[in-house]
Amino acid sequence: MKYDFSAIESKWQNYWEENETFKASEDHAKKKFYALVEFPYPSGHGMHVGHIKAYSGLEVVSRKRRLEGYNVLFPIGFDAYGLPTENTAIKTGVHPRQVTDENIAKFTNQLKRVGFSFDWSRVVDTTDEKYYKWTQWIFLKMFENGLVFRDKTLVNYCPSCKVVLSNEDSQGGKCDICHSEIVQKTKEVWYLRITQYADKLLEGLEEVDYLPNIKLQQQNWIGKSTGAFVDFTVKENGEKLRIYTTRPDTLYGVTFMVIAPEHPIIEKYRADIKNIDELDAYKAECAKKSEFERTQLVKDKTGVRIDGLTGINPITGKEIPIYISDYVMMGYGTGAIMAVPAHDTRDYEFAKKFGIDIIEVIKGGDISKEAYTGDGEMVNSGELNGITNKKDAIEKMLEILERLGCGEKGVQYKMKDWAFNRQRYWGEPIPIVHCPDCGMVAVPYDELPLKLPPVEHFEPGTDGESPLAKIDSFVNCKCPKCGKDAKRETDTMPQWAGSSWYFLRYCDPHNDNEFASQEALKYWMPVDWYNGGMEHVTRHMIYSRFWHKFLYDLGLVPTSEPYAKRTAQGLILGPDGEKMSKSRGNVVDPNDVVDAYGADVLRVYVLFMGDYEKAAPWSENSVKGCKRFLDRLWDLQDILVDGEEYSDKLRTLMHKTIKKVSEDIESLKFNTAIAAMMTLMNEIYAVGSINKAELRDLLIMLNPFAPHITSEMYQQHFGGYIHEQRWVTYDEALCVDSTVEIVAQVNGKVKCKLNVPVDISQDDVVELAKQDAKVAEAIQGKNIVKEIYVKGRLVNIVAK
RNA sequence: GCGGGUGUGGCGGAAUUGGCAGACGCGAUAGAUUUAGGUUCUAUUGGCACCACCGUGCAGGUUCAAGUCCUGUCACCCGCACCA
Repeated sequence: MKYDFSAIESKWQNYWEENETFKASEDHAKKKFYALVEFPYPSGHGMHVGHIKAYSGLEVVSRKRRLEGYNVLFPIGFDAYGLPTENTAIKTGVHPRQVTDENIAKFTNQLKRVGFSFDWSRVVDTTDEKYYKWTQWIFLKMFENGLVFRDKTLVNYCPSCKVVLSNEDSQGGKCDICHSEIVQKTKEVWYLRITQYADKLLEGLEEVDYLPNIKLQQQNWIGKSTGAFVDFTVKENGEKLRIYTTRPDTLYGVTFMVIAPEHPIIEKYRADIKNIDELDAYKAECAKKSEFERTQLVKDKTGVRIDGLTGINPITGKEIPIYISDYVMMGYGTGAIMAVPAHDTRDYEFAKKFGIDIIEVIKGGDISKEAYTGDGEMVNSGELNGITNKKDAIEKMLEILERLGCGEKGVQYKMKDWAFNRQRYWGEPIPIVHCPDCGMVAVPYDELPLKLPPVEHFEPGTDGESPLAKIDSFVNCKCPKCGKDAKRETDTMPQWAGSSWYFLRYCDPHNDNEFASQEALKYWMPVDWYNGGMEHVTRHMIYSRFWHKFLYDLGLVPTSEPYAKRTAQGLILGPDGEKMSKSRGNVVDPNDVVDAYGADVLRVYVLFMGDYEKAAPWSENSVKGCKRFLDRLWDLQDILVDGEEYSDKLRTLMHKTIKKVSEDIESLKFNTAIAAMMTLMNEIYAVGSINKAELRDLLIMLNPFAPHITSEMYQQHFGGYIHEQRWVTYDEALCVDSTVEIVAQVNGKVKCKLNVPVDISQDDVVELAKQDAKVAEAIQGKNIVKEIYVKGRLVNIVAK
């Protein structure tokens, strides 16, 4: 009988749904396992197969854990705030609420058709007021604790989306959403003081089990550097001009200074600067350059000397010129640097172009040709002369600076504070009221959620203000503190907000009194294993770790880190080997695969197609191979015989396969786990029969990958439910064959293969090898220099 | 530029970490079943002048033995990017 996948798959999907088979238990006495996958953004196009791959990894682990007796929490939800939905609303006039609901329904349907074992009773939706009430609540806690502030700065502004973007959302000078050119604009925006947690975020990495490259990316993102702040004096007015450097040891080699074009000292001493027109012109030119141009055109250094301000090196007392140049950024350090052309490539280029002195202070390079950035003996450096070690030189200089009172040790981070607002409708309203007397006042906790009001038009205002600004009934309110007329903040939170704590809500998703009960958090946290895309390992993960650590400091969560372990899956590329995208037209819809081959085939294929952590192109033909595999599994019923124990012919292979599959699942090597089961099946067909004991265990091994077909076959032949069974075990001793095939080599060249008992001695096996005609021929007339025997592998006879 | 990673058949990819390179799957070839196509089954499938020899991006080296270790080099991918 042919396997009717569509009937059987829907039978089991209905069964699981009706019986809530995968609902996590609230029995906190059981050992728990919390598996987390990144919840999707429900876009209008539905899911593509990449989502399926992303969830299938921990899906397999979760199903295995349940069979191992764990109480598993494997939840799913929707990160539903965001621009695409809002843009759809603008285009079609349909309210984002409705668009979101439709998209969530579509995604839910797709997920259920694949048979994922999510706990559907815990679905969260970040746009649900019962959810965002707590997003706002956490924001207010941060506000209360001084982690929220407003500041006027240059921001990245997308003229097309009419929205301010964070640096992260505007990489390469292009808007992440619509890909238009970003322009710089001055705006007052909201910030979260994430930099206050920079060290904690860095230190926390030591206690978690993330893939090494994920840790590294987070470290680079935080970008901690240690160095020194040094005060240079401006000769003309005595002003202290503070710089940051990681190389205080090179202070004697400073021959000029450079400040960012936006540096405030220029405005302050405008009147004293003789070439102010020239500086203004340069500044205007820089402002015109996009971030992209400014960072891409690295080669050519530009700048203008400030005529009227002269620096004094605090160590040497020497007078040095000060330049403005856009290779110094206002946003990092102090916006001013000391330039040491002999030992910094950028300063070197600048000095060459402007004909500035280059003084060697570290021996080892040829500074007439290029900057020398290596180590060496200090020269021309007063007290530092003779020191050969960079670390010692820095120590010594720090000592001197402190003695002179003109500098101190300093730390800098690349990470900036988190611009935390969007001038948009479809986001969590920021629960703050602006009172003319009291300033910024928090909306009282008992008024949360501050609901997103209904609007007619979703377009942003012409100056980029949120559509909420047009709703008088929302904007006009009373100050919660003094009761006078006040105005509500009309910006909303960025999309990252809702995803910064969703893993906590899953622990207790229907709680109306707290974001989650302490009891539930204590039991479920931390997430034991978090899997998702590489693209989220910096922004999303760092933001959510920050929120979590903040809540930890308030004593509201039980662990300092939210995720004990983090892995990442590779992309699925289109059949053409290119990244899947709607514009390329190479997107594969999981529904099509389920219709044509079944959910089990889709699940097996996405895990079999290659290394789980690497990108691999979709191949329709290979899908068929997986279909064949499952059809052959079904056909095993035709050669099924009775048997309570493994048969002699399959015993070792059964044990080996169980071992392989058990281990491979834990290290995300699903492709080789499936290959091992395919090998087993090939052997079963070669043997010609399978007994019930063997079938039973094969079904259990394969169940996490292909739950529908294995549930059905289990029920038919053994009665009852496979998900109520226990994971299969193996005996290490039985994984070894009693005889093994080993290779006999002469001088490293394979001559023949021998079947020998596993525990044969070296002498015996060498003797056996020598009896072989080819081996004998190869060693004839030669001296045997060495005989090597690697147990169970090979014999190598070295003859000369 | 800096950091990380990857290079293995026609394709996706394996290789107990130094021990038979190419597991498993796709594709291909031949045959069987079929009116035909599809499905299924059987056999073969790294190259070649086929008992030999050559083969893991390229060039060297260490070793009885190298995809794996060392030195140099090239290509591609992903982060970060004038971070002082």
